[in-house]
Amino acid sequence: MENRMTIEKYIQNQAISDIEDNCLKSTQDFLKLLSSKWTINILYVLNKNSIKRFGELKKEIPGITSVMLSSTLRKLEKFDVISRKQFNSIPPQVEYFLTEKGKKLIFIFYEIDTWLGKI
Amino acid sequence: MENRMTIEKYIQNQAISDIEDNCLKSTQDFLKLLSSKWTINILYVLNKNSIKRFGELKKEIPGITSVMLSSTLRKLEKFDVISRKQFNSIPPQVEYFLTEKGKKLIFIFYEIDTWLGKI
DNA sequence: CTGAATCCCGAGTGATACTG
DNA sequence: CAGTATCACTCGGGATTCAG
Repeated sequence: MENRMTIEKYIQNQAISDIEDNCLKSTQDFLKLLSSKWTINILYVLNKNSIKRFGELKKEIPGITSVMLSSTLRKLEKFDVISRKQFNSIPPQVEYFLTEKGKKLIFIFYEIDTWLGKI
Repeated sequence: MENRMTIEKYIQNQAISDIEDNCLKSTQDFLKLLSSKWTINILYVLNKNSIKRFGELKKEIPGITSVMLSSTLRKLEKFDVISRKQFNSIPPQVEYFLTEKGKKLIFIFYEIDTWLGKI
């Protein structure tokens, strides 16, 4: 068990630190990323397959463009949800996969879908 | 214990239903609402005070306009996060408060802030 | 093959004025 | 008091083109 704040304490203090602009903003940024158009699709594919190349992701997510795939992947990388492994070959090859932290994200989606009454 | 899908089953099936457009969209819409600019502030105030009038919310959330407060409150009401009680008096009086479902939302924020390493 | 650069449109957000 | 109507602006998202 980590030494983190208990839920009871969190309920009392909720957003006391969260309400400070910077801290609040990081939660919002993260939620915005999760809600952005292609994020769930990407996480779904990576959760199913563990490792995928850029082109494979593009093929398995109908409608996505290179621009959106690339930019969404970079944002997910910034939050340490996914990781990138680049092979300096020609043609170039890049592999994407969920980090350990990223795999834990599914618990959050589980809670959200439960809250929404979907499951 | 509800008769809902277990987390193990969810991990296997994750987004199998979620990936269907309508179902996916409702999760995205909800996350978008949570990530929108004033939502956390509103939930914070209502979580602290249980009942607040429109004008009180406006006073306690610096910078928010009537337009944004009103539209955010209506979206939160649609998702059954908050509830509205209107008194047909002059001048008009409207009270907002968290629903039972809304109170459970704090668990999700708790999980998210934990995931982000904030707490 | 894996993106970056550019341009464009619509949605989210905001300022102001107005009403029952 | 509790909003709505309207207009303006910014930014996310998409189409296209191009490069290492």
